[in-house]
Amino acid sequence: MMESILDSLTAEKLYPSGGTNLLDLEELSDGDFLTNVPFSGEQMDDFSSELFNSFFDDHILERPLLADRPSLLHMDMDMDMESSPDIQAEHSYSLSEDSAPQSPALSIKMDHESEFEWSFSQDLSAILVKQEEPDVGQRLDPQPLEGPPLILSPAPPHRGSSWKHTEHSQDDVKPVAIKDEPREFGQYLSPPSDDALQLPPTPPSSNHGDSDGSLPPSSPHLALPPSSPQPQQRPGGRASSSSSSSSTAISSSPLLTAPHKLQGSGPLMLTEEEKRTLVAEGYPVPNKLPLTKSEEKALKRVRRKIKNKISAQESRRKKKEYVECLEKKVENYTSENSDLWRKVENLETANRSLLQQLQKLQSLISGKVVPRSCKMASTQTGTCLMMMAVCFVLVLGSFSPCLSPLSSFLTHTSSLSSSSSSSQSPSSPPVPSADLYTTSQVRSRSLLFYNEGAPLEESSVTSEGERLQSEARSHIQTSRYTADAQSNQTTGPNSDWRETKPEGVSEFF
DNA sequence: CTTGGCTGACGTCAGCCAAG
DNA sequence: CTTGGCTGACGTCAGCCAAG
Repeated sequence: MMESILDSLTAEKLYPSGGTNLLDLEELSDGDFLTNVPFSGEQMDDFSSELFNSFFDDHILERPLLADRPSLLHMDMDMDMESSPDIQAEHSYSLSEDSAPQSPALSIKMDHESEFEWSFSQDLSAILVKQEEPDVGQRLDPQPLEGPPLILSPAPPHRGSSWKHTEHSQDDVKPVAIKDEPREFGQYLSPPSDDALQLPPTPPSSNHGDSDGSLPPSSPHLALPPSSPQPQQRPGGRASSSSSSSSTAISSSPLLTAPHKLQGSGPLMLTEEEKRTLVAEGYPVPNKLPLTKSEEKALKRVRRKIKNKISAQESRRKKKEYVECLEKKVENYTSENSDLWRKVENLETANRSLLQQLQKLQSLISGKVVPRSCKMASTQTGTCLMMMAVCFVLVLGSFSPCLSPLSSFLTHTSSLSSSSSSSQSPSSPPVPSADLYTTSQVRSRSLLFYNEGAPLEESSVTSEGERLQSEARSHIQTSRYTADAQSNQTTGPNSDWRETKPEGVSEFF
């Protein structure tokens, strides 16, 4: 696993594709693939930084970048796009694709502040939550104190189920999870806002100087220990799934009372959760609004606890999403890495075949040199023999006048041949013609051919071979992009070289 | 069947941090 | 300064699963 991850990371570095390019690479032709690499570098930086930022930093800063790279949507980042920026800024696990669970938490905030409308518009999950909220409100019924357990029980079971759903199939299930959770969260917020469960604001109580609300005034016995276990058991609603359904129907009170409803005077309507927690902690449940100091402290403590519970749930959810997102990325990068490796292998194969062809061509070229030399040798010997014969005839002719016409003819022909080969001596006397023949003409012909041919040929072979190799490299580089068409490549370059090589060789002749 | 390990989820606490 | 959100750490519980 680690290796794959590392591979993916390396691949990412090697072929920085950026979120945008990830998918594009797949579509790119091989040529495009490599050519795009340089460009992707910048994107890569942005992307990587963005990635990390998205995970750990405020998203607000990242948004512009995201906007620039729409393709990121295809990636996990799409979540980020969807998720509300502001909220995410607060969360360390901003990745959260959908803020389904977030939405609930947000909804809580919404009660107190109208700021939160922002992100929801774009967030489907939020929409879902909103839709569900009405349900919550409907459910909201000021229930008896015993109701609280019911409240909690429903929530916990929902959570459990919802979480699991989200894990298995995020996209499809998330809504479900949202639905369940919204109930809980919606309870916190929606009710307070809509339902006037709470009474008018109450001034802070001044009676009790309870130093620490930590100690339950009324029933210290319950104290903290009991509180903690009980909550768990409620959440244990997990266990009490049965109760959850019934309880949900029965109890639908919000988890937290609106702050403003805790002020002023009059009857105090606490949420079932608050009441239940107060009882669990051993605190008395206040009914009237002017709260005593101890009551206020206890209520504060309880409320803080409840909020913390919600926050913890949210935090866990985000963390889970974050991890899932990372896993997704790892998976994507792994697949991308494998694809890249496949391409590399193809390119290497193509390169190998091209080199082989180059070697073949080189061998062919060097092979040509040998036959020529042989030819030249044979022609040279023939020429020599002919020269000897001519000399012999000339010598004989000088001694026998009857043969003079023949000798003159021979000299004439020789002069003609010499003149044809070398225009320098168009009119050369018969005798000197022999010198010409022996020295300049014949030798020049053969030697010229040989010297220019063989030596130059060899040198040309080496230099040309190097040149061709370099050309081949460049050619490979330029053509490597079409790795898939390696077969075509292998044949293509071949023909090219065959065409070019003769030209190069002909230059020397 | 029981038992024990593992895992996921939860609630709580404490601490950090930013906003007011 | 206080307040409240967020999160890591801790302990707990429930469910699953393999081993006996």
